[in-house]
Amino acid sequence: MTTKNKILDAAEKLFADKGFNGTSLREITSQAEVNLAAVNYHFGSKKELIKAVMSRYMNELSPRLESALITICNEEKQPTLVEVFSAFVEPLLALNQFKENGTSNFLQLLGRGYTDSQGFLRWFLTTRYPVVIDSFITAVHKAYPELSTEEMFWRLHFTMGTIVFTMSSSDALMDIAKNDFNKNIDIAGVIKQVIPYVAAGVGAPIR
Amino acid sequence: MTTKNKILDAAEKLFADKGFNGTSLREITSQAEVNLAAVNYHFGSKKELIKAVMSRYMNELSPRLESALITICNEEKQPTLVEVFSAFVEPLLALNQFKENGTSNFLQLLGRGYTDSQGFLRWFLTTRYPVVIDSFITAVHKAYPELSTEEMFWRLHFTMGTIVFTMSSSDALMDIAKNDFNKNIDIAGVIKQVIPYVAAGVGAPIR
DNA sequence: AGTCAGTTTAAACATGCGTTTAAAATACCG
DNA sequence: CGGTATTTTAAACGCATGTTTAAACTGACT
Repeated sequence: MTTKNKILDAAEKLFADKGFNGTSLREITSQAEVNLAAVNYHFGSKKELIKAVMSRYMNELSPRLESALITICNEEKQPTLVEVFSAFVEPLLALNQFKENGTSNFLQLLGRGYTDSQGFLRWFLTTRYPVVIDSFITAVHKAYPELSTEEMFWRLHFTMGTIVFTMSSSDALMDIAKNDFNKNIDIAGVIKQVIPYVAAGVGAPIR
Repeated sequence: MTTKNKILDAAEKLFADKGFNGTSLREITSQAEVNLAAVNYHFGSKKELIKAVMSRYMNELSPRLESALITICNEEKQPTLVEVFSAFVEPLLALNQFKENGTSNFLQLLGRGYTDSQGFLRWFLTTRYPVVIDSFITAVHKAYPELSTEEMFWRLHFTMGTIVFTMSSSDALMDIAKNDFNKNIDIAGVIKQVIPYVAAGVGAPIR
């Protein structure tokens, strides 16, 4: 286990739990049991560390997601919106084999990135992984061609909000669900719950 | 204009823009043109200031919202989900008469409160204004009785996410919409866009 | 005019932050 | 083994934060 990876692992969990702004380098390095200065030595700055944490996941996720979406785009038949959103499931859950609690951690990080840090992570992701976004939009358009570009813009952002918010507070939600309904739901369960919701939202009738 | 109100006004705008953690007391007091120590003198602490900012809006909003929802609950006919969510529109837009940009500011604050500050604001709101939440749940149940308590729980949280995320980044979204579609959309426009989305999401078929 | 509670003020305080430094330790290689 | 490059370390730096202090000011009421 290298120092660099110890830092990445500790940072990932703390960032997911408490946000980027809410986590100090001192927390990270003491959890990782490395020296404080190691972060700046290995990554240069806290901002670069954040990028490194996100990149580790994106590089794992984006090829799978990309090919799943492109497959849908190239098929003959018109997909349903549920099918489009279901394309995310396998690539997302594959992160659990890549790393323990990978799916949950990644989605929480994504949520943090959109609300912490004044949108710099949004810029980072959209400029670094544009193909994923484009093929997703194409797939949605194929499933619901009547949706205008503008309405699609809004509905996809609503969807982003649904996912991101749900995931950044998924720990709290799963706790409540356990107390109130005596059901142990995991991240895969949450994902399966949310797909019909966002598919119906995006597919809502126009006007 | 009292010192207390000058602080509340400045804090409200800054909190909405940059989050609670992202705004310092020095920014607030210099924008409000009062002394730094005035915050602690009048409010006790930053945390109490946050509560005061939120309470000013909630006390304006909650009676209207409560009565609108209770009206729906007491009507003979079964409401549609769109009608239930539309009950929020008038009370929310009324905040614009209460204060310039009131609707937008309040919704952004709400968004911040759910992601900043480790959920203490969520606790504050749910314990201080339980009637609003209860009557909302009752109204949704009346509109879609087949939805189990558990599924309702998840879908309402998804909805919360949609609203909260959209609103906390609504400035950025409205900017993009202006650039890409040459359309000047305001907060009322966003609200009207989101209602069909969340209504369809909550109303999605079960299983 | 004098008193006194309420308010405002400048200054300081303690703490925590990200980052930098320079020396010590370790690893690598001819 | 010797020397060079890499990595780790403790300490400090400069800065920003929320909060506290104690003195100065304000405006009513007797």
